[in-house]
Amino acid sequence: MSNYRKDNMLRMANKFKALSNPIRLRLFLELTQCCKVGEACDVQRCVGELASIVDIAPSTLSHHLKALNQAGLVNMERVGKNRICSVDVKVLDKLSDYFKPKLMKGNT
Amino acid sequence: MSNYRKDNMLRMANKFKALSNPIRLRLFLELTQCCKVGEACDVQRCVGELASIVDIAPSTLSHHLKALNQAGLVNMERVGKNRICSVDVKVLDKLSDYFKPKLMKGNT
DNA sequence: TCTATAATTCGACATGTATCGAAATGTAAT
DNA sequence: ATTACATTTCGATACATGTCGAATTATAGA
Repeated sequence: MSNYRKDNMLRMANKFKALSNPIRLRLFLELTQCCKVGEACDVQRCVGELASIVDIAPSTLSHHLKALNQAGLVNMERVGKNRICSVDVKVLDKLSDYFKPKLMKGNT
Repeated sequence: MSNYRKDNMLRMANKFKALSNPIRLRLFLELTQCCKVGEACDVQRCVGELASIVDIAPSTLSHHLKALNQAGLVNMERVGKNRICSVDVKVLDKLSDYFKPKLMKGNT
């Protein structure tokens, strides 16, 4: 297994780790299940809005969002007093494509 | 969030947890990156064969395969002295589809 | 500048996970 | 039945994760 593929595998394992916690997955879905046909996702939620959909302490929420951010799944940007979270459509594409059958070298 | 969707979310979180460990992800990929164009995956590897691609104790490997199996990602079947592992193509489809943009109720 | 609001970091604790070697189980061949 | 082989279960240990409340940082408004 090449170093490139191994590195990519480790990055993907990290993304799956971020999505393996029910609360983090719930947050991620909140930020993605939003699209209209033919349009890109553009859901934006500040941390406080996300807090209202999961029943945990603010500090715990903060940890989870940081984990999602560090895994490269969720973007965060300060706007005034708030921090706005969003998910890039490319992230969804990359995850989806990862599970499409891969071709072995030499196959037609 | 409906109970059905919540249950499904928890099942998916479990699958991602199984894939979040580099060794388990490596094993899963070994069982899936096999397809030829237009054909279903039909890779089968016994535990001993899988052992040769990851550098861990047999007992640890056994734990990891059990985790993949219990998450519904890998099938295991005894054949003689061996246990044969394989991945159903439907599993890949389900994972892939999970990240395709979802439509909100009422969207066209 | 002081206060209120939004969110994060810190410190502590309980629980969960990965790992190993040793012992046990299941199967096939002698 | 005994032995060899393939794999799993058990028991122990080290490390990672999820959680909270308290303290801290950052920003906006009075």
